[in-house]
Formats: sequence, structure tokens, C-alpha cells
Amino acid sequence: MRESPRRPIILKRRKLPFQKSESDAGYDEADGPRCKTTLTPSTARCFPDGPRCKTTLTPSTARCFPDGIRMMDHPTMPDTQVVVIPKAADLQSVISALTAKGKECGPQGRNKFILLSGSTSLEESKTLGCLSTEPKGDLKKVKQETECFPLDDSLTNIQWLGKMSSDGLGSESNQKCTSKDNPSDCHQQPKAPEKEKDPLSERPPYSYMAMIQFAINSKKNRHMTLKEIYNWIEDHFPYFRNVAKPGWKNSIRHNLSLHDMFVRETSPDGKISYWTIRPEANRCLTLDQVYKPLVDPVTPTCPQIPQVGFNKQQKRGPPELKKVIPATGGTERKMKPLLPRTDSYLVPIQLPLGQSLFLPSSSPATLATPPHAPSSSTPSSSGASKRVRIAPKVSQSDVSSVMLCASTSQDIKEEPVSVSVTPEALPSKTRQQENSSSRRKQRLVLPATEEPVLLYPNSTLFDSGVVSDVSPFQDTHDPEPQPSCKPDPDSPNREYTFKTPIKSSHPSSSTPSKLPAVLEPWRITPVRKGGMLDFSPIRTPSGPQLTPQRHEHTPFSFNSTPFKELPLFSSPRELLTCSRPSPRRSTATCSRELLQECAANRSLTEGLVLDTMNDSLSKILVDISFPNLEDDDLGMANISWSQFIPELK
Amino acid sequence: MRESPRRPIILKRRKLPFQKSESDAGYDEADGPRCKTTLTPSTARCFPDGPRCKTTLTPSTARCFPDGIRMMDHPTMPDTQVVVIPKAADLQSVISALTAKGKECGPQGRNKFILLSGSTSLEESKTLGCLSTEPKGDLKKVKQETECFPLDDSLTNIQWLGKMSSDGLGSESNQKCTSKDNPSDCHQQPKAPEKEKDPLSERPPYSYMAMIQFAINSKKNRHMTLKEIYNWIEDHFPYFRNVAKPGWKNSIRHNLSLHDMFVRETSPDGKISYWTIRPEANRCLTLDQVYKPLVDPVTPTCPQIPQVGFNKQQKRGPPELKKVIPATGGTERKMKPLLPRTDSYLVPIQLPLGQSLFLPSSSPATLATPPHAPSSSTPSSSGASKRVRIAPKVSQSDVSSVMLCASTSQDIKEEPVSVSVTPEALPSKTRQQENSSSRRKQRLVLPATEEPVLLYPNSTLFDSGVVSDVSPFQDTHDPEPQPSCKPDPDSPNREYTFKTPIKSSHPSSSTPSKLPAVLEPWRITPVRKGGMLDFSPIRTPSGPQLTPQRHEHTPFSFNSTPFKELPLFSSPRELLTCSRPSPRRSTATCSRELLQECAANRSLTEGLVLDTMNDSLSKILVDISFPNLEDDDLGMANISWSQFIPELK
DNA sequence: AAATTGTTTATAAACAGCCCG
DNA sequence: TTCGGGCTGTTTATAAACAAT
Repeated sequence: MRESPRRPIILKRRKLPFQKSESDAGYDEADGPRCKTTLTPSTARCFPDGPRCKTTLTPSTARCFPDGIRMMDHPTMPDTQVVVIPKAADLQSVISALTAKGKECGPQGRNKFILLSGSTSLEESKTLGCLSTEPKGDLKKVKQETECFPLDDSLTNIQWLGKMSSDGLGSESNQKCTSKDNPSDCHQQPKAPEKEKDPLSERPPYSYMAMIQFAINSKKNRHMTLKEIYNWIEDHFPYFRNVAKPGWKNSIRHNLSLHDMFVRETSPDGKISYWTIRPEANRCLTLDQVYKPLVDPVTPTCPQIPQVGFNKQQKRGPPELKKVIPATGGTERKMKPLLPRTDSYLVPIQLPLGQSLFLPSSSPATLATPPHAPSSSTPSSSGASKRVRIAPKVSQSDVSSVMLCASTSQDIKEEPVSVSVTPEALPSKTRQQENSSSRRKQRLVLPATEEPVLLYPNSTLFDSGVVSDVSPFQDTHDPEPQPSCKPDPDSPNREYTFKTPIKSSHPSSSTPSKLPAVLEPWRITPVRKGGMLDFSPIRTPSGPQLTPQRHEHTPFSFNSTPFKELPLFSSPRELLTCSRPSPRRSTATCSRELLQECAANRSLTEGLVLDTMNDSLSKILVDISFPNLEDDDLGMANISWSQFIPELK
Repeated sequence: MRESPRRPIILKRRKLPFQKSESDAGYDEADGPRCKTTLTPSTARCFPDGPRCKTTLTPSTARCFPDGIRMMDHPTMPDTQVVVIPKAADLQSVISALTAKGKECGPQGRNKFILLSGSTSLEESKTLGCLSTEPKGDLKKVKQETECFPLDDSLTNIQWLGKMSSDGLGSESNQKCTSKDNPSDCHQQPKAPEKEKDPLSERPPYSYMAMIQFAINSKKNRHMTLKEIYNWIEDHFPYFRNVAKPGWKNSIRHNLSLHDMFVRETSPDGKISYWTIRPEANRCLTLDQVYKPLVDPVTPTCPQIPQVGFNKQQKRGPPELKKVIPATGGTERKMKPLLPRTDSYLVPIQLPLGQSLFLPSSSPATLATPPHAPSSSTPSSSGASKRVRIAPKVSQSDVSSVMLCASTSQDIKEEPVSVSVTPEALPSKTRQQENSSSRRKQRLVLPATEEPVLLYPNSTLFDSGVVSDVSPFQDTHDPEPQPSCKPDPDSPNREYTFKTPIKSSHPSSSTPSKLPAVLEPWRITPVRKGGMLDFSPIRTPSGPQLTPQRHEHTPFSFNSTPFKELPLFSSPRELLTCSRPSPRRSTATCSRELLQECAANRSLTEGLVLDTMNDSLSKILVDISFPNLEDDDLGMANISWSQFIPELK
């Protein structure tokens, strides 16, 4: 009721109902270096694939892992387990269980989890050392538990969709005026008489940032003028045309300026400004991805092999969620919620989708780098796409230190072979630039508060960010051709020039929006003061505040080891604190040509960054579209990850 | 009168009254490579040091350069002049004149200006090629003009200060309620009965970001808990205690989260979170710097030699500005306005303060980098502190390309010798991390819109950001010792660990906060589409949108040439588009030990980033405190830049 | 002179997570 | 001990002030 407009709740952020139930199998307690099992599921410990118990969110200990989740000790990393999660598994349950497990500490600190999605995707969840931050964490070796069906209320988006699809609108627009505590606003937009009954006039469950991405990605050339963005949004979300206050355009502009992922270019004549999405940051979100496809997934852009232990939607949203919004214009499909952005709190880990080799930390960069630049201090020179992002918010120097520590650690070996990416594609940009996302201030997580990190490769060619990611199809209604994340031949090489000066030289988050610090290795600095942690790799001689000292740290020189070559991290600490280069650019997903062309698809191949979601799962990286959350359109979801990860086959 | 609270105007941003008056000496027209004069003022063309004409801001052509400004052709760079500006010179006038000049185009594009502050500081202002963006720019070889006293209204801060010092308050607090269009707000804070008359209860002219820096830098160890920040601000700015709505604390928290420059650390026990400033980004702003010192500058932290053509305050604010606020607690000195943050629109250029050598792009990083990291793709490995930030907003990959271009350009030679910084300090972090600032989305300027870039080394050890930077003194009233930008022995190495996860992996702006893109070389990508410009260095084969292509660019491998070795840029285009490593870490300013300790001082030595100012000079980099803007306390301002730049002596 | 476009700061708010009484 | 409230921290939305066209 203040004088200020209430922020409309688009998608409520909600913490996953991680009950921190101290239950968990004691296996994580035995923290000694675990047997060097390969990633093959053979050694995996299987979770009961039994039916999910739709338990309430009470912190009860009764959790079960659904969908035949398998766990195995990490071959080389102590306190680390590899968890193979079928695509149909309840991601929320898994996260809940692992989170609980993560609270436990081994000799070297908290347990870590490397997650592989349903034999296809790789995830890493890890918790750092048992910082005494939380006194309640003493419950080691508790039984492992799984929490079932946390999705039901952990994803408010689903409910929104259900409401939206069930034409339960009216309230939305009213809410805008009444629930805002700003009754004065109601009279503002009298132009939407139909808003009460038009489902399309409800506010879409997407943030401005997401909608801008939808708009820009709807163009083949992937650039749009501001006006075109306005028009696209109005065309596809009548809410803004009919209901929203005029200020929404201000917000669009604000978002364009605020987030680094949006880049302004200028036409050759300098007269026209186009807004584009940084390719590294572009998840290729398109509106068609957020609508439930009316047809079954077919003609996937890339070869996809529905494969391993894939239980079709074990769990899905309430029945009403499956309703399809009446087709109107280009928006007849039901909107699907987006997964939370991965660059929020989360540490993306690069998936070893490529063959077995990792690119050296900076090798790709060196390709294009002039030889006279001896200083290969490039911290995250390697693919830098997906790395563990759990790290404290640090200065760039700190990042370097972390990287240094990692590189100095024992088992991380550099493998200069870059299998996935064609050399020309890799040249210079790969290093730091791989990491991308929308740039907001982001930070590394303190080890003390670690929770398991879920890394999930996107099942579709695009990093749709849609919870039930399925539709590789173009938005049929959209008059503008869907780029399919392929670089439009014209736009990239057009004569456009960037017009806006770069203001932030700060390498790290900076900017608002971007792949987690891990992707920005330079950003991941060791905690100078981090003496609290026992993990040596993190320690750095200099305190974070001393400027000169930040020079001491080597830049990200450590190369990440391919996942299968397991000794990725000597200690959980490394896993958490070091942004792993995880260099290999996964090209397995698509043909190499496709990848090269699909700059936008990089999120999929490199890190699957979901940065558009409003519903954030704090500290949990869920960087894939998980098909079983709400609906059954698993078509694309079946894209076999085994293609990417041969080990899983 | 909307329901939202009006944003209180703290410091109105105002574009400098650059009239684009086509007047300018024709010397800039002769764009051929200029004689290779050294930076000695001998060859400098002197501007009349006559009295400043307090002309209005009319675009009249009558501009004069005050204070014995000298200009000379750049020895090696075509279309480039070196401008030596005495410390007492009217910075605004110079900027105005150079801006006008910058509109002119030489054979290779727009003229560039390398500015040296009063024989002591170096600046580089340059404009890129004559992009057709502005048709009005045809006025080549116009007469040179100077605009006098633009400060009077270009720096609204001064007026605010004057008002504040003249106890003309009352209106301020009332304004908060009445001018806000939110009458409902008025009743909110009835607790400030004295606000009407207490000058201290007026809202300070600093942004939250600046005040947070003041607070944190007031502590020796340079970290503060949130609560301490609250208290410090309330103690030093009674406005927040007495007048402001409670929401101001929300804003403080918001700023801490939003800007990358603020880093959260955790105490060893994980119980306490401290907020710190990224050393690279820390300008060491302290409140004492913004108050006019009551005593003459003495006991400078570093050796300072008042030296060259230093005209004491030629120009100063209105007489009332010189009033000293009645001492009350720690705030009796008059507040001075801060210079605009340099990371806004501006391209910081690293000053060759050190000897003559530049660090190799990535050499510092390599020191600490494990040898096994062959991939030295580090784009901005070298000091990366100050570079030309005029560049289009680009993705990281683009940045790499730019750097590549620069390195590939002819005269840029790598000089691996790192003179300024002690080797241990340089190791890994220096590269990208040097660049720092507060992280907001920032972008490179399109060449089409270039204006001269002013690079000004800070005259004080601190990058105070204060317009009339003078006071090296600690805030005498502040109970907390002023760190003097020296690394507190305790804090840097404390056991604190970073707690917040890094969310943004995006290397570039990231954040919000960070030295300009130049400082983040990886961020400075060539304009893929920049075909509009004729400057080859900017061109890159791949379009900005294609992901794979971003790999093609080498990472910042080009090393910047020391200033005196002049062929810094083969063309203005290079200067503008390439983020110059400008590697040499200037250690000349302070003893090496001091520098090493003074992580916070890096802004001075590396780039002098002013990121706290509200008053932004669009596209003009004024990265120093210019003593003559408002008052006469030039004491510290006399710090001889000649120490840093031997050539000037 | 006005509208558009772009950049920044301020403010409010919705949550999440933690701590503490 | 648990529960609820408060504090801390992160994000998004909205408004606004400017700047630049």
C-alpha cells in the first residue's frame, strides 16, 4: 500500500523445499578417497525406482529417489559420489536428497555429487567443507532420504500455467491494480476491457529479460530494434498491449541496458541500433519453447536418441496444467515455466559432452592469440563454458588464485586436445567468453553453505530453459522465422557495429548477467581470507583486499580433467572453489557444423545456462529442462544424452 | 505523482556542455603521422593561459584553453595530439575543446588526444574514425575553441555542496516528501524534526554505491558488516538516520548485491559476513576526500612533488562553495563532488606511470600460473588495468578480437618487463582482474559516436573521485582509522572466506561494476559487424552473434606500448577499439612496497577508476581528481605527476 | 520542441536463508 | 527445541532523471 508500485509477481522465487533433513546414507561419511570407479552405472548404487511418494514438504525423513537413480562413489574424489539420474526422475526429489546429503561432511568437508542425467547428462553437485557456519550441520552420516514431489509447490510456475491455461484469468489483471497496493494504478490502463477474460492478456510468467530474449531470438538474424522488441512483445503477450502500464517499455529499456547479455549494435550507417544477445549468453530461448507443443516432438534439430532409464513423466503437474491455451495468434500453446537461471547462485559445470579430451585452459585462446603474447595468464582460457560455479563472490584476482590452486592440485591434468570444437571456432574467445549469461552481480558460494549442485545438460538443442523442454519446433505462429539457434548468415557478419561503450571492465559478473563465475575463471578468486576452510587449493597467500597480491595468483591455468578421467578434483574443495575449465566443447550433441553455426546453442554445449527464469532454486543448479516436471511432452526430452556421454551407454 | 516514490536526485547527471562547436585549431586536421615528439612539453603547443572566460554554455565558438594547456602532435600516431593540461586547468574546458576537436576527422578517422595532466598526469582522449553517425561532424579543421567555466553548471554537485554548506537545507527534506509526487511519504519519517535546519540532515550528494565505499574504506581492514555500514552511514550522513525512509537500508543491501565491486566475505567461523570492495575496483574513496580539508595538504601518503605548470585554482565554484560546513562529528568539512565514474561510457586508459616497460599481456598471470596451462589465451593478461574503453558493447569474444587486432597492429610491442609491480604481486590476477569498478552493464562506445577520451591520472594516492581532490588526510572525525588505501595487515589475510556464490560467469561487464571493458580485455570484442568503420583493426571476420566465431579472436595478446614509446596505435581506430593493456604497472607513484600494500590504490596506479560518481560525463573519461574545479585546496593536487612520467619533467 | 532510445540510480518488493529469542 | 520474526542477501520490477539523438 505504499506509494510505490508493487512489483508484480511474475514467477515467485521459491527455495526448493530442501528440508535439510539430516537423513542420508552414511556412505558419504566414509570420506576417504573413493574407489576409482568409472562413470559407468555399473558401480552405481541404485535408488529404488519406486513410485514417488507425494509426501508433503514436511522435513520428514521419508524421501525416496525415484526413477532409478544410481549413485556411485567418485573414482578419485573423496567425499564425492556420482549420481546418475534418469531423465524422468524427479529432479526435485533428487535435489532434495542430495541437498540433505550435502550437509554431511566427510574428512575433507562436505560431500560432493556429480550428477549425470539419466545416463546422459552430467551433473555435479557438491558441497564444500563443513564450515561451521551452520551449527545444525553436525548430523553426519544421517540416513539418506529423498523428498518426493517437492515440485508441486516448489515450482510455482506450474501453478501459474495451470491457472493461465485454465482461463482462470481476470484475477490477474485485477490483481495488477488491486493487489499492487496501488489502487491509483487501476485507472491507468483502461484500454483493456477484455483483459478480464482473455487469457492472453494475463501477464506472462516471464521476466522482461526472458521476453526480450524470446523476441530477439525469434528473428533469424537475432537482432531487433527496440521498437521491434516492443512490438514483438505486444504481439505475443497481449498483456503488455492491453493491460500493462506504459512504464513497461521503460522496463524493457532498463533491462536492455542493465543486462550484459544484451548488446547493442549499430547498423553500418550508424543510424539504426539493433539489440542482440551475446552469443555466449544466448540460450536461444524462444517463445515456442515455452508453449507446450501441440504435436509430438519430431524432426529434432539434432540427432537425438531417447535412451537410458528414461521413465516418462513420473510426476507432472496437476491435470489442469496439461490444458492448452486456446490458440490465438502465435500464442495458442501453453506457456511452460522456465527453469531458474543457472547464473543465479549456481555454478555451472561444463559437461564432458565431447569425446574425452579437455581443452587446455587457455589453449583455444592461444590459437588465435598472437605469439608475442607470452603472458598466457588467461585464467579460464579453456572452454570456460561450464564449470563449477560454487565459489565465493570474489574479485577477479581471487578467481585467478582459485584457478591456480586448482591447476596446482595433483590430478588435474591438462589435455590440450580439443576434440569437440573445431579449431577455428575455438580461437580466442572461448576462454573467458564462453561463460555467458545475463550479467548481474553474481558470486561464488561460500563453501560453508554449500549444497549439492545439479548440473544438467539441456536435453534439447537449445537451452530452452523451459521446465518441460521439448519443442524444437519453431513457433509456427510467429511470423518471424525462428532461427533455431543457427547463426543467421546475415546478421552475424552484417555491417553492424557495437554502439554502446562498454562501461564495465570488470571481468567478473559484472555485469549483470552472465554465466557464473566459474565460467569466468578470472573471476573466481581464491578466498584470500578463506582460511576458514581447510581446503588448501582455495587458500591463497594474499588477502582479498590487497591489490598487489592478487597478482600472485596464476590465471586459471589449471585445466580441468574430463569427467571420465575422473580425478577432476583432488578434494571437494577444489570442485567447489575452482572453476573447472571442463574444456572440451561438447560437439557430440550436434554435428560440428551445427555447433559452429549455432553460436546460440552454446549454452547447451558448453554450460546450458538458464538465466531467464524467475523461479530460482537457490544454490542448486538445474541447468536443463527436465521433462517430467509438469507435463508429458517428453518428445525432445528424450534426446539421448548418451550421445554426449559415451560412458553412460 | 505516481504511486511510486520518486527517485531523489542526488547528483544530477549532466552531460558536459560540449557544444560540439566546430571551432578548433586546424592542427588536428593535418592527420598524417605526426612528428615523433616525445612527451616533453617542449614541442607542446601552448594554449593561452589566460583567465577563463566564464562564458555561458552557449555553443559559442569562443572557447579558450585555460591554464597553459599545451598540445603537440603525437610522435607516431596520426591524427593524434598530446595535450598537456596543468592541474589547475579547467578540465571541463579542455574536455569541451577536445570534444569539439574530436569531431574532426583526419585521414584515418577522428582525431585522438592523449592527455597529460599538468605535466604530470597522462590522459588519452581520442575519437574514432568519422563514422557517419553524426552528420554534423563535417566541420573539420574548425578553429579550436575552449569553453570556459562549464563547470559552473556542469557540476551540479557544486551547487549542492554550496547549498549544503550554506545551510540551505530544510527544502531538501521537504522536497523528499513534496517533490516526490508522493505526499503519502511525508508522514513516513516524522522523526526528523531538525532536518529542516540541519545541513547534515540533507541528503548527501553521493550515491549509495559511493557511500558504501566511503564506509568500507573507512575501516582499516576494509571490510564491514552490513550493520556497520548502516551505522557508518547514519553516523556520517544524518539524513539517513533522521530523514530517510527505512527503505534506504533496503537500497544499501540492493547496492551491495547489485554491484560487483562489493564482495561478501565470511569470517573464519562462517558466522559473520563482511562486505569488502574488490581491490581492483576500490578507488579508496573515503569521506574525508569529499570534504574539503580544513588544513593545507601535508604529509601526503606518498612522496609528492608539486611540480609543473600548476596554476592554482584558476576556476572555482561560486564563493559560497568555499564555505566549510560547520564541523559536526566527522562531517564538518565541506563535501566535494565526485567525478563521474569512469566505468560509465568511458574508456580508461592505463597510464604509463611506471618506467617505460609494459607487462606482457598475460605475463603477470603466467607467473603464478602452473606451467601446464599452455593455453595462454588470456585476452587481457597484461595489467589490463587501464585501457581504452571506447569500444562497442560486445561479448567477450568480441573483446578478444579487439585485443587481437591491437596486438597484431604494427607498432605495439610487447615488453614483458613489468617494472611497476613486484613480481609476486603480478602473478595471475593482474590480467583481467585489474580492471575493476563497480559492475554494471557497461559497453564499449561505438566509434561513430566517439568523443575525446580524457585520461587523467589521479593526483592523489587515492583515486578519490573527488572533483577537487586534495585531502590525503584521514577523516579526523571518523572514529575508525582511515586505511589510507594501505592494505590493512590484518584484513587481507584474515580467515574470511567469500560466502556468496558467483553467479555471473560472464566475463565482461558483469557485472555491474568493474573497470571499463578495456580493463576487461576479454570483453572488448571487435565489432563483428563493424564494417561501417574503415578501421581495419576493429573488423573481425565473424559476426558478433555467431558463437563459434568468437573463438577466432586472440585474447588480448597484444601488449600495449608505453606511452613514451609512442607508436601506441597505428591508427586512432586502434586506440579506440582496442583495449590497450598498457601493461606497465605504475609504481612510480608510491614506493613499491606501498603499492603492493595498497591494493586499494590500484585505481590510481592502474587506471584510476572513478565509479562512484553520479555526474557522468558521457563518453569522456575523466579519471582523476581535478583540483581546480571548485575550490582552491590544491595541496594534494600538486602531487607531481612528473614522478610518474619522467618524460614530463 | 518533442519523441525515441539508452544509461543509471533509487525504491519497493518478493523471496530465500539464517540467526536468534 | 521449535517456531516465528528479524536480519541478510539476491533479484526483479518500476519510476525517474538524464543524455543523446
